[in-house]
Amino acid sequence: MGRAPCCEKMGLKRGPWTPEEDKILVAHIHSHGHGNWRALPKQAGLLRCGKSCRLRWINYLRPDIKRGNFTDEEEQSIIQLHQLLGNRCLLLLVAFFLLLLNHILTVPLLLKRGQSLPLASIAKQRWSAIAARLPGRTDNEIKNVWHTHLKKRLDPSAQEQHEEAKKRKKPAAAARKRDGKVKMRKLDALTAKAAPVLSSPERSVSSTVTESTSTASAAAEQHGNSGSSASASASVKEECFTSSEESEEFQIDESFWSETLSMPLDDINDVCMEPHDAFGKPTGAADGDMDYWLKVFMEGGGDDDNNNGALDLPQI
DNA sequence: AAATGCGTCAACCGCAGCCCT
DNA sequence: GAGGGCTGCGGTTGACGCATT
Repeated sequence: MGRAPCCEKMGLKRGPWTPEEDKILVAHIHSHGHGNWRALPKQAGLLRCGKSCRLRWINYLRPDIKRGNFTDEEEQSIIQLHQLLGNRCLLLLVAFFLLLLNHILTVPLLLKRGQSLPLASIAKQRWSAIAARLPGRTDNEIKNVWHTHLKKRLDPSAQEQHEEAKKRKKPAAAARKRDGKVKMRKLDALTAKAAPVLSSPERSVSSTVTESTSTASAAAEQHGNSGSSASASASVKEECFTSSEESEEFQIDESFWSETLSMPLDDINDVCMEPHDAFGKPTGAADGDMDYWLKVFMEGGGDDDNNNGALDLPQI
């Protein structure tokens, strides 16, 4: 399949966005929406490619973006979800196994109807799936946090090195690095100048958040402003990720397999015969396959008492 | 004060899937 | 069914800012 280059490099600007460009983009999207990203820069009079505009909007200019440091709850959610979603092979294996078990009778029906198995969508969409569960956070931001903070924290060897490095530095400096003020980077400041365009209250709040260590209450307030996120974070908090041993390796609990294998065929049929789609997914689930499969996976592995090593995941 | 090192994060790139014709 | 275009994703890069030497 031939594919046109992302954009004609000739004459298109790259690199950091200026406040003026931000203003233009925001104004255009507010008035016209973003039906076609590729055509948008032309319509808006921006010398950017559509991809760049989309990225800028999604990761930075969108009014519901929550800026500032991640709360502990958010970090725990990322860790937990990454453990689940990050292990593609395992996820594929489990999904496929469940597929065989629960829906073996309906797969032929599905194929007959011309539908494809949603395994590809299971294997992809990790950061975006995590971002979908953290309101106001973008996949790019989560990805950055993972690579800069959380991965190191979970990796014992890297953690040791990090700790040693921290010891070498002054404690106050080390603390500041991790939890200190939100950096008002140059571009951030520039964009803040363009804030009148971005009239969202959430944005104005987030851009004034300067202290994250004391944001437990602040974060709660912010969560409180958006109902779904409040409940999500609450559930995450309850199932707090506690020890590094638990997080070392994600393993499927034996009982999960035994339970799954011993599932009566009647139950299987119950699932299959529901007026859902061929996978037992509610036909109204318009949020994509990921949520459904995530749910299936979590329900399969996380609801018994002796799930040592198995993940305790927040309910979605 | 200047040089260096390191962490952070916005932005870019290429790929793959989906949709439309 | 094939082909082309668009969108969205994950991985990666490089500029920037701060701390340390």
